[in-house]
Amino acid sequence: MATNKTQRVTMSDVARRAGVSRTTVSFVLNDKPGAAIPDETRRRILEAIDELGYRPNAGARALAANRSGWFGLITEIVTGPFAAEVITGAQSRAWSDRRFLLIAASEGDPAQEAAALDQMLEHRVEGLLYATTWHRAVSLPKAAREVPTVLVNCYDAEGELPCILPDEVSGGYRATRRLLDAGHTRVGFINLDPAIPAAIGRREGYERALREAGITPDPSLVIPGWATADGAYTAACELLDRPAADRPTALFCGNDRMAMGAYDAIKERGLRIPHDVAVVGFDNQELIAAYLRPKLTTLALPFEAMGTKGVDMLAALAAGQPLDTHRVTIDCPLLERSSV
Amino acid sequence: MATNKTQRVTMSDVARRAGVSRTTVSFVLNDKPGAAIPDETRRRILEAIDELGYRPNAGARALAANRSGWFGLITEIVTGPFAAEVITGAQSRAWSDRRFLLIAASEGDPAQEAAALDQMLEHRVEGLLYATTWHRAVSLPKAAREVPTVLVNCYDAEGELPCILPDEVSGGYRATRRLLDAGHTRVGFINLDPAIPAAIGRREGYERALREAGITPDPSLVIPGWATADGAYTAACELLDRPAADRPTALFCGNDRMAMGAYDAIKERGLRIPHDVAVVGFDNQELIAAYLRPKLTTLALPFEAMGTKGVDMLAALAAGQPLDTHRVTIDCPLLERSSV
DNA sequence: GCGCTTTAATAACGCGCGTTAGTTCCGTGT
DNA sequence: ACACGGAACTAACGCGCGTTATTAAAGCGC
Repeated sequence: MATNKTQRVTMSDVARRAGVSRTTVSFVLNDKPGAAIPDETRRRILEAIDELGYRPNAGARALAANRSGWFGLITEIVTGPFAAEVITGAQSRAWSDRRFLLIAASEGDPAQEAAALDQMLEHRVEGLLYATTWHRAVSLPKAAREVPTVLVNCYDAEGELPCILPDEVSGGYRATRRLLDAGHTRVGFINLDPAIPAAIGRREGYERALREAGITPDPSLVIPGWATADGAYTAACELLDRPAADRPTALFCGNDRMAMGAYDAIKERGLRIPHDVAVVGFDNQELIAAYLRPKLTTLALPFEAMGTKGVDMLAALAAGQPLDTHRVTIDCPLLERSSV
Repeated sequence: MATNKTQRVTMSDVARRAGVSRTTVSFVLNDKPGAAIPDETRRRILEAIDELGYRPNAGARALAANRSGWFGLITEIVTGPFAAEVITGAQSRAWSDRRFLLIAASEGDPAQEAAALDQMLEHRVEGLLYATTWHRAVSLPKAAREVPTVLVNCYDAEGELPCILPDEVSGGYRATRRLLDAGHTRVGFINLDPAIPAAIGRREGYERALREAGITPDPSLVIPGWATADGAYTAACELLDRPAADRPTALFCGNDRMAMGAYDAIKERGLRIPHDVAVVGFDNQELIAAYLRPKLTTLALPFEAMGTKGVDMLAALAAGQPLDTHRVTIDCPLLERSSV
């Protein structure tokens, strides 16, 4: 292929070949409303495009139209299932709209984050998606205000930016409800760090489900497992070693890794899952949930949907439309496996 | 922020503010060699840039300089640990070079793949990275020939395109060697589908290690596990049920999931890992390898390094430099855990 | 004072395209 | 015959920038 560094085909080439002006070519390419182009002319132009293998230059186009077509997506890490799902959702939604995603990872480093943001602004992104690995408050560099921004899985303390969050409350409710429906009345809850939004929301849902079922929540059944398998193991031991009449017959765990710890504690005591103790996890970490014995019933964080919705909102904002909801929550679906 | 749709700051604004011409500003921005700019002038310009909050327009820049700065990366799926690692590697290498990655997923659909490629060419990518989930032959759409292309984890049947592949042979060698070094002499090998490059290469390494140790490879110790845990379980049973004097004391498995199957077969027979039977996996699927009991010693596929190297090669190609090696192989490092 | 080189800066063109304001041509009505 | 309105097209400008050719000023030896 000697066509490497030679000049590429441009719109003028197409125009010349089709015997029309460049303007006309542009009109058919964007099928400009109000432009009357006879079929014959249109055909000739399309033919020329095909013969020459012409491809519009997206950059030049963006410059002339003052519309870059880019959205930026900043995540903390690219690796890891969470970010990947957000990317997948955002990506597919964006491409279907002929928009493109400029993806960057901050790796938790403010300097990298700032650099990424700079690059995005230089590329004139029309909107910015900012996603975190876990649900929490963030504060963005000032530069982010230059462009419509939507937060994914996080929110800003000032509450100025629109955000998309998992519905922790309904997640906690759904998990607990599932266990209640299975006949359990003493449901232990091994929670995450009680100070974080996920822990607070899920506990709220947990208690609501209990009350709805006519059960008064027993605070001593709620123990933080501090997000680790070991921590959850300890917490589970504490719950399972209560007097038999008082012992929970079901455990709702803050995440799947914690459920692993709970599994250990349960099995150690010769109890069976789900017969003696039922377990529900959170996060749906495929490689854990699907390989534990028995397979773990758990709630999925809707990362892909959050990515999709994020681009939705950005598209609206970029088009100058107002947002109907400033703070969107998305349900966490329950994935039934065999631990309940 | 009323600055939303108002005109952005341009280079001319900076020039006016600094009392110089636009050209001069451009010169200091790109610190053009050969341009003599007194410190005082430079300072005034930088000051103006700062005061106005000027950001160069990457698109316009690309148009004028005829250098888009983009590389394209096409993967099969964005989700999944493999793609994520390639992206991480490629991304960090690219950004450090002030280049950017336009990422797309084909989802295994040729139509999506073609569409992605089209978009990338319209964005005038200066190079293309094409990565697959598993090591195999591919054939790219013709359009890919319009731009320097490097294959990652795959190769084209015609052998025309440069490619980066995991060194399966040395991987197989290293795994086997590790087991031999631990004193084992009968090493079973539960291989992948024997027709694929990974299986072929690893077997070659496996046999070389044996021969080097003065052991004649016994073909009956090599059984395909067909890449599934169940298949590997069956294969392991077959190997472990041989007469004691003939039974392998070590198993090398084609991937970590297969190692899981092997674990089951071993434990079922009351044998202990690694005391009675040692196991080595492949792929280093964190969530499997790190959570099996005992933790699995395994080889990692060097996806991140492959991504990095890919951008390296593209950068060279885009700069018009010839490649020293058309076909690069990268070692698979051994991760020692507790199963040997 | 005069030519000459170096330093400091600029005017002007082009990258590939979208778009506005025209222009030309043709058919119709009177 | 003429004006007229629409259909079919085009010339020309500008998007924000890199770059080349050119100019103006300053320094220097004589």
